[in-house]
Amino acid sequence: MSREIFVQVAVDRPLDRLFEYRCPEGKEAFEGQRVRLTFGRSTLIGVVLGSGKVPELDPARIRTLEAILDPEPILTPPQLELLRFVSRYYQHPIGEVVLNALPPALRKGNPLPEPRRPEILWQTDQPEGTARIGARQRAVLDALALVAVPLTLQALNDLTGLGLRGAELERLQSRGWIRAIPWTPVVPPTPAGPAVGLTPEQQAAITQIRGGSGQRAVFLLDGVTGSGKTEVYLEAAAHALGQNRQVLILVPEIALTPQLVQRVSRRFPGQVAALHSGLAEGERLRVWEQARRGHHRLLLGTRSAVFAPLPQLGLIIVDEEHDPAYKQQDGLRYHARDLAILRGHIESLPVVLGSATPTLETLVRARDGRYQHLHLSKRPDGSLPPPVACIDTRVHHTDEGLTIPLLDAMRRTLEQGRQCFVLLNRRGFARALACDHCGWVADCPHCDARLTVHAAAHRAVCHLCGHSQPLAGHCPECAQELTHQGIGTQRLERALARHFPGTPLLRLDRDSVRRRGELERCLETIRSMGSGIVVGTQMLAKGHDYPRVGLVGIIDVDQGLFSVDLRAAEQTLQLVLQAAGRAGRAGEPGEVWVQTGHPEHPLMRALRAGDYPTMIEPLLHEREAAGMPPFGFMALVRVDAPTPEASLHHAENLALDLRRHARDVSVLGPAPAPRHRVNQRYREQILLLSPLRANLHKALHDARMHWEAHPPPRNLRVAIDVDPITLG
DNA sequence: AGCACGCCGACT
DNA sequence: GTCGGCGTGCTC
Repeated sequence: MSREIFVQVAVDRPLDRLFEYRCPEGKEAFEGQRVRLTFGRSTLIGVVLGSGKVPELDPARIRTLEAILDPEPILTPPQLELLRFVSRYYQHPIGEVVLNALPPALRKGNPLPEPRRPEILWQTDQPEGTARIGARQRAVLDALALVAVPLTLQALNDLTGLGLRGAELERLQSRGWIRAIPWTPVVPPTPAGPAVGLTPEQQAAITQIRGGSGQRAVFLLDGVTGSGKTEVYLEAAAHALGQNRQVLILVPEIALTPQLVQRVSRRFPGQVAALHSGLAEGERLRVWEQARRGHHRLLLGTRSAVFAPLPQLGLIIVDEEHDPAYKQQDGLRYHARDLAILRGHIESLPVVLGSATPTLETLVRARDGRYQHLHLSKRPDGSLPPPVACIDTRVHHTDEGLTIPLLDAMRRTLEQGRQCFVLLNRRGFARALACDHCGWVADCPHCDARLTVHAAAHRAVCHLCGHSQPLAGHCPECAQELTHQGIGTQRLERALARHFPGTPLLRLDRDSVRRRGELERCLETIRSMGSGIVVGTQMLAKGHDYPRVGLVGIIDVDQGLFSVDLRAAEQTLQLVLQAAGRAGRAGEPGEVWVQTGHPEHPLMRALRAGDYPTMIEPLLHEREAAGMPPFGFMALVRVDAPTPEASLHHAENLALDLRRHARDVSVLGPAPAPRHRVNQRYREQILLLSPLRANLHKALHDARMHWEAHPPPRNLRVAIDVDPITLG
């Protein structure tokens, strides 16, 4: 009988350990391969994370794997190292972490797709007799002649944006104007970058980043909107690609950055793929697999792409580093920017963090010299980001959220044929449905939240749990007529339509672009519509270059000024500055107006005063005094239960545990979570702070072990959020 | 988590 | 008499 081989397997269950299995006779499974196995009474997909000659368990109790699914490991050793770290650091079961890093199709056990069939490459000589061909065909020939190397259909489409089909190229071929040549495994050459037009600062940044290739280095690329961060990304990427390395670019949301995708594809035709959750399952699998096989050289993706398999990775870029979308807000609460940095460290490669408004964490590390700080202080066109002006809403009466000075400024901007962006961070029609007579307010039956009025749908909606009910006209208590209080984007849209009849008006928020593809279409409309008004939530502050914005108005920042949340102030500054970055172009300065009832608030003074580093100085002092990040480490433990009593009781026990295990860790709470009741469940939370990451980590780990050894009732949930981004 | 076992209430 | 409620125990 041949020798038995045992392996340790991770499965997609909230059990933070590995399970031992016997390999099928005559076969061997290796680390990073998927396997199919019976687990309890069900059949699951697992990933091999270890192999031992001698089983730890009584061999009689060890089951045999049903099948080994992959012919080779699909996760590389550095990827596995990253995933093991994630499991420990974020206190999350290893199996869930590892399976989470795979595309859904592979998680379900689908086979790896076959290697791509050899593609045809197209090339042109100097064809004769093409003087009278159509513009479309001309564009194809010009593109091929310009590049002077064979291109795939996809590369040609990246380059021309024509959306060509194979048949069209075959027609050109039959006329003898282009030639088809079989696929050769040659990495397409990277076209030379723009030799001119880069500012000295851009040149310096590119040189620095290139100099870091093959080393552990983190760069903060700190530049105002329009200062040309993208060119720096592209040239840094070109260098890595030229060294035959792969490049990973992370973006907060792919749908909001269609222009970045387009520019990257044009610069590196045929080498770029996008990876994000909006892709169909099969497509996502193919992109993942082609990246793993080294076929895709540059991968552009959202948060989860930080786990993508890139065997020859040479550079990671994190665009808009400050964006909270990089932090997963449920389940495995990882921060993709932090993991990008860790991955760069593990694989010894440079990581570039780009932002006009970096987080305090990143800025402090840059100041400490842990990151190299690259500044882009000037826009290539010489324009300056517009200053921020306040409109005091105590002086100027607001009607449906709008003041006369803002309306006047908008009118002037529209007369110049430019666009106005009006930002308001509240979806829906009105903040609340209330009775002026008796004070009754429509509350969510499941949450501690007011219902938001959605006039178009004739419903009152809870933005926490999604509960929705028909819009009542009269107060259930006193039968008086109800009024809509506070402003939402829908109400603002209606008010603006009244003030500016006949002016093109568009709304952009989660309600208006719910379906797939609608956001892209909406962004395209904005860019092509000429003069007009766009009303929206912060989504509007994020999308990239809009060419004609002359004015940005922010209707109400006051929630951000008085929020207890630790990052509220920082995020308010970021929002206003990002929004301000949309306004103005060379020779046509823009305007930014912020309506506030508190123009003397320190944050509002800071906004008017000057540059971002100056603005955040007081915030840094506050954080330092409180021992909060980036000067201390933080974790949040949240307990939720069906009754407030159970929630509090178990949270108190947990806090006792944590205090018992904590050394140099302050354990605050439990306290009711800011939204105590959500979805008919009651939430308590405990905040942990420590100047030493290791101490915080140990307290969490020990308490979790204790907790798992003495499990609470099943209807109770405990979630750990390491490095939380909000306390809510 | 997911699934089975197990022990108590209202149904043909 | 049994169908089914969810408490608790386990998964190599």
